[in-house]
Amino acid sequence: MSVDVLPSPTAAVACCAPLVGRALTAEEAGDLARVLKAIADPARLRLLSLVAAHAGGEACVCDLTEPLGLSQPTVSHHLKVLVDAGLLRREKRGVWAYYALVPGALDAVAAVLSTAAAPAGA
Amino acid sequence: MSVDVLPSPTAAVACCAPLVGRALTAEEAGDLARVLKAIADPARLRLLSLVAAHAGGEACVCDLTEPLGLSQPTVSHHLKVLVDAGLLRREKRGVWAYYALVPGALDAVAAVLSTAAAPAGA
DNA sequence: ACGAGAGATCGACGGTGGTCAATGTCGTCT
DNA sequence: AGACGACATTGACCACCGTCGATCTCTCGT
Repeated sequence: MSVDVLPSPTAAVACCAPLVGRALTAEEAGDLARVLKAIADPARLRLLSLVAAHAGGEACVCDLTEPLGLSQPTVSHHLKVLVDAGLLRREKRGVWAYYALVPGALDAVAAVLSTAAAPAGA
Repeated sequence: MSVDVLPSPTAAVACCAPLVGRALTAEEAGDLARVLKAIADPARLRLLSLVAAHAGGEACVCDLTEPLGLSQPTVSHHLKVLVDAGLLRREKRGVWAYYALVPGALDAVAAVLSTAAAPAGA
């Protein structure tokens, strides 16, 4: 019922919580789980992959509906989830809405899951 | 010995599917999503963290129930999910069941999500 | 101004998942 | 042998999620 506004993207939290090495607090686990739930879906994984593989690193909804085999509202819904999770960026140009990966967002999640120390490249 | 490393189905798939760089097939996305769903839960994330942080790298159910604040059946359920996903290993010694991280399992997932080329992988 | 098309939102429906209480199973101790 | 304790399993309940059709909003072209 309430408008779920997330002032700070969840990806920001994910960047500083090593899964192994120390016990996660309930809050840390909740934040990380929120991002993981966003990508723990076949359709959304394929969306991320399709967007990344598309020419220019961005794609509009019309480019994504057909290869996924899902309806346009469903695709829009999944894209919204990914945007809310801080993994995709939405840019509207004219009639079309272009989606692109947020640089470093996926790597941040990967760094949390990695048991080895993440390289200082972040 | 007890090194009967059964071919963890999901983890094996996860090690060879770069999310970015090319479009995922529906099957690849499904397999990857299955592993991600296993860890996309606050309780299970904390379980992984608790097990990893525990002395000896392993912990029994009795060690995990209290810090999580969940009932024993619920903890057992979550542990089973993690074992089925190939992320945890279960070893029963006497009355107690000890759980430990499967080496490299989390790193494999991290490697798939990472946009950069994974070291020593693929 | 009007129509057409892209995309977001809404409402509804079925499936899935997390949780617990109760119970079952197995090993241990007396 | 019997009792007890650790853990797994079952069944049920409730919330959430993925999906679609229908509809709305907005922009562009005519």
